Amino acid sequence: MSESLFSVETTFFADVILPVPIPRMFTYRVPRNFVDEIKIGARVIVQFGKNRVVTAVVGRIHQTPPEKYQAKYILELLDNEPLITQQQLWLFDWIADYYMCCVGEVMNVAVPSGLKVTSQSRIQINPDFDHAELLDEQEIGFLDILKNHASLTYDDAIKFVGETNINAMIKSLIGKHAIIMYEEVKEKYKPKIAKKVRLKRVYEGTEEVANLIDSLAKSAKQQMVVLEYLRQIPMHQLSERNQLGVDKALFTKGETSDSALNTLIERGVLEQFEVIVSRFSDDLPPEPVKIELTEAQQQASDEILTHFGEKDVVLLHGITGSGKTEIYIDLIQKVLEGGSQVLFLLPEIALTTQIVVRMKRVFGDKMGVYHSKFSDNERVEVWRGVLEGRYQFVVGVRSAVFLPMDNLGLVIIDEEHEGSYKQYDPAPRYHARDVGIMLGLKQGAKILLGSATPSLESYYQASTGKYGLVSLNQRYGNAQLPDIHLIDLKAERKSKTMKNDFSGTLCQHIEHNLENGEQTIIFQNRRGYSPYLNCQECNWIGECEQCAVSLTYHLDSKELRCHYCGHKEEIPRACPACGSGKIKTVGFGTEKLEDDLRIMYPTARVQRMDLDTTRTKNAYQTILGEFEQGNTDILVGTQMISKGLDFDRVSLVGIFDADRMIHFPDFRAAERAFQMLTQVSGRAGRREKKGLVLIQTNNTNQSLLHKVVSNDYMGYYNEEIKEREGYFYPPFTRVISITVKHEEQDKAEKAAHWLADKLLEKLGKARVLGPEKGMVERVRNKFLFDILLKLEKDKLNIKAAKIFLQEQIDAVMTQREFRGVFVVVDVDAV
DNA sequence: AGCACGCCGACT
DNA sequence: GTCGGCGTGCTC
Repeated sequence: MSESLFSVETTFFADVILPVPIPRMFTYRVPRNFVDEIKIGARVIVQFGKNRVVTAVVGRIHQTPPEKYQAKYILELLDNEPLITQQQLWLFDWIADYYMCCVGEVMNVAVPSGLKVTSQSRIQINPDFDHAELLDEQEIGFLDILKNHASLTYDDAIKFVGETNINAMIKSLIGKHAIIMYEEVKEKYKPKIAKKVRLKRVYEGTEEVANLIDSLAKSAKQQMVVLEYLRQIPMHQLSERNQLGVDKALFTKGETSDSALNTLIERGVLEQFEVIVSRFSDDLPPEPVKIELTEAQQQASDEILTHFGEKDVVLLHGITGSGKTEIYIDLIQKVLEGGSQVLFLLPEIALTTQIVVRMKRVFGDKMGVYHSKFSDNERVEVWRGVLEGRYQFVVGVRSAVFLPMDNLGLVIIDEEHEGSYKQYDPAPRYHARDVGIMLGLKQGAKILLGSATPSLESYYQASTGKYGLVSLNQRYGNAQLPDIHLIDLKAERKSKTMKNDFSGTLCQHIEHNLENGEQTIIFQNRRGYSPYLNCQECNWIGECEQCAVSLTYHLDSKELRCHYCGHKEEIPRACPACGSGKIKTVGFGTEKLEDDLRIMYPTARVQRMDLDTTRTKNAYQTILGEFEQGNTDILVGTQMISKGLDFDRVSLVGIFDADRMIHFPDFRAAERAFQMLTQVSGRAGRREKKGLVLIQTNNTNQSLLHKVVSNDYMGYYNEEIKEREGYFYPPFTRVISITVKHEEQDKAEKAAHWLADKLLEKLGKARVLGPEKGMVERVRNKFLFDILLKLEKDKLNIKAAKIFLQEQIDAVMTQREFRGVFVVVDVDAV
């Protein structure tokens, strides 16, 4: 800020974004020594409240002193260059506005926590203190300890004193001015350090090395280390490459010994040094791959480019296995060559699969990967990499929309229909597809949405001509679409051919597959063993204490679990209500199917993949790896298995509980069911061989199922879009879901009614649904009431409606009688 | 969201 | 009489 040179007397203020859910910025004073360096988007450290020190981001710099209060000084400036670009700040505001939350909340999820500083209280002796007579025995003892340390953390102090509660003593000491407490602030991010060794410079010549080896003749181990070193760095390149050194770890295993290496270091033959390395090892050297598109792919690609000539967004509707990835890669290459950045979004689960490996091979270290299972440090490296221009291209999950890209040429959102692009908890409840589109539009980039089963929203936009539409109806290579059959469970029950929950038809095909060494996928979108336990005598059902839902029986972990709050309890041996031992499981989840399969086919290798078996970082890959290698015959899984995996030997897919998906009480049930069934079916028979899909149902007459069977997306779409239009649901309206919570049912209900009445008054009956009891009445001991707003996009000023809604929510919360009521707003709820 | 201040019950 | 329960209100 060079103006300061001309206006030495001017005081500058910075409005900063704090990581708190308060809907405004806070004004701090810029100390004179930062005036020249401070920039919008830089991080600063400020004191917030009495004893809190937090990282904030500068949102505005100005010269207007606040009228009503004295601004505090910024304590520290962390960046000389903005860490958050202008583009991002704009996006943060847009998200806060659109999704009705605070900018601070957006910042909180956007910025990796590794870029926030942590503060820790430290205790230090007051050097000016000379009133020892004021202290009691314990305090004198503590002060003695403190004399021997520059400072202590709270935890250290507890250890030294040997008591768990030292609050009182600390307070007393502060009161007597014997000690000082202060906040120590430090960056969380730690670069990864590699320990390396290299030959001292004097040995870099050929002759010198030869002499060195000779001189080590008596100590075989040391000689071996040097010879190993020379194997890594050939003699003739020694002088150029020696300075780069070799990983020290290389010598600690195998033939060479650590101690011999250390001796050589001590003797001054080798020297040890440290370098900062990337956490992303480039074990896959980029090989410039020329992507060969098939005729169909080439045509689709051309069409996409033509559409981009006049439209910003294009929807690529490509059936499963049509080879969308190649089209993406080709397009990405073109955009990168043009010097622009590319952002590629994928749902979480798809990111763990082959597609990333494939892209990494093509793009090498130009490509960054942003994943939620990455550690903080790893995320910081990707963030910095983007900022510094090392990554022109990022493949990532929904939160990758927050990366500091400001020169986007293309945003690709693959599997755009995926519900997991929507974040629910915590706020901001954003949809990464929509944020991605906004982000792209703002930067003048083109946006490509891809899916085999586009969301109604996107397809509607395409059908009205707002988005360009490109269809790929052919499977890649010789692959054929699978045959899909419905299995009539009613008929099978009548003819007594069911084995547990498996139809006889499905069993026959599984057996056939086992005999032929082909693989089977069993899909059941419900985890656990059974959704509840039921006493045969008194009809008792195991329920969660805190939520109004039954507890799911988990065989694996031998416990009952609540899928809403995570509560766990032991499995009762006898009925807790009547003492009867006749408790049975009702319904089935993935665990039961797995268990049944093991019993029915003892020699088959059965694996299960659901949330419970993929908790750890690599579990997902391990299970898939086993399956890919052919070490698994039958894979049982939830929707996790429906994404982006293609395996050659899967010739059969069995689908359970399709009916439950279709009849879920929610206006998106049909859409979700169609997408899920189609996606899962797509796992069958990828190359050469035609696959078979068997869908078990109690009602073979359901029109949606027939659309799945005949792979009739258009038929399904036309039917569903009529429904949506008739009942004023998206894409014809925007939906805002409002949940009112309170421990007391009565209070929650009254507050919900109060709010709904206000909304009704203003918006009219057709636009306000509810309040209704939550689908689950009580979660974590709070009663829930739902209100749904349906706001037309064309006839209504949605912005104004949102402002009105916020005002009314504030009004509810500030009312005495509704004290403690909590309201959650979810814009574009899915 | 934190965090301190503040006003009522069970303990040395 | 004190510790400490969590209700309420503020944070530049």
